[in-house]
Amino acid sequence: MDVTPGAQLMPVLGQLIRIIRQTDPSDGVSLVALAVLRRLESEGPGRISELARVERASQPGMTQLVGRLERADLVRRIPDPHDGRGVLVELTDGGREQLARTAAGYAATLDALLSRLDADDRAAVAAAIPALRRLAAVPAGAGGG
Amino acid sequence: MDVTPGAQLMPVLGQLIRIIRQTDPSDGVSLVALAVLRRLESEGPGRISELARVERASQPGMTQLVGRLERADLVRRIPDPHDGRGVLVELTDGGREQLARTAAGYAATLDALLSRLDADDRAAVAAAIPALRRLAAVPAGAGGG
DNA sequence: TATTGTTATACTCTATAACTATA
DNA sequence: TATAGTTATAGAGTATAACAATA
Repeated sequence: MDVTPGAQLMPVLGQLIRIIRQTDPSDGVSLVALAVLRRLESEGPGRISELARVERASQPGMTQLVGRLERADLVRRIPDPHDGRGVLVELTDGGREQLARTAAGYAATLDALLSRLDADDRAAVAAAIPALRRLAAVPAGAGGG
Repeated sequence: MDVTPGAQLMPVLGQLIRIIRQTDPSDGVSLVALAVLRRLESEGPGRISELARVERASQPGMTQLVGRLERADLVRRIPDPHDGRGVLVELTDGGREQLARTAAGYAATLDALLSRLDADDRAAVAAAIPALRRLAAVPAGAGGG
C-alpha cells in the first residue's frame, strides 16, 4: 500500500473544512444548508427527494434541514402542481441575500488563506479547481474503475 | 465582487467532504477523530489542550472526543509526568489499526473518484496537493494579507 | 492568578424506523 | 405496491459556562 493521491488529499480536505467551519459560525448556515441554498438559486425550486439525493443526505434529513431553513425564512415550501405527494422548495428573497452573504464570508476565509501561499502554490491551486469541481461532481454511487 | 478562487473552491470542498463522510460511516471514526488519531501516530502522545488547538476544536470538545476514543479503546489517557494538571493522550494498538483501516477506506473513496477523471485532471489535482497541504497548514488565527 | 482539564447543559446535524398521503 | 414526505427517536459532534485541581 503506497501513498495514493487520495490518501494525501483526504486529511487536507478535513483540515480545510474545519478551518472554514470555524471561521464564520455566526451566520448559522451550515455547509449543507449553504449547498442547498446555492442549488435552489442556480436550478430553481426543487423537490425534497431530489435535494436529498444531490446533496447526499437522507430524505428525513433533508426534510429537517428544509424545516430549519423555512423557520429562518430562507426558503418556502410550495405544493408540486404535478404531484400531490411532492413539495417544491423555493428560495426566498431573504434566502438569496443570506446565501450571498454566507458564501462571501466562506470565500473570504479561503481567499485569506490562499493569500498566505506563494505565487506558485496559488497558481497550482487555481489550476486544479476545474478538476476538483469535476471530482466533486462524480455522481453518487460511482465506484472506482 | 468577482469570482475569487476561494469562492470557487468552497462548494467543492463541502461536496467532497460530504462524499467522503457518506462512503464509510461504518467505522464510526469521524474526520476529526481520524485527524486526532493520525496526529497521535505521527507526533506521539499529546496534551488535550494541544490537540484542541491544532485540530481547531474547543478544549471541552476535545475532552469529549478523547473520551469517545478512549471508550472505543483507540486511545488511552496517561498522566503528564511534567505537569500534574495535564494529561497525555496516547494511541493504543487498536487505535493504530483502526487508523490504518479508516484512513485506507477514506483514501480508497477519493482514489475511486479520482479514477473517473481524465489524465489531465488527475495531474492537475496531484500537482496541487502540496499547495493544498500548505493551505491547510496555515496557522489558526492567520488573517488575510 | 493563570492554566489544564472536566462536567453540565444545550443545540445542530444526521440517521433509521414507523407513519401518512398520493400515485 | 411504490413513491414523497413527515414524525419520532436516538446519537454524534460541538459549543459555552461553571467548576476542580495544579502551577
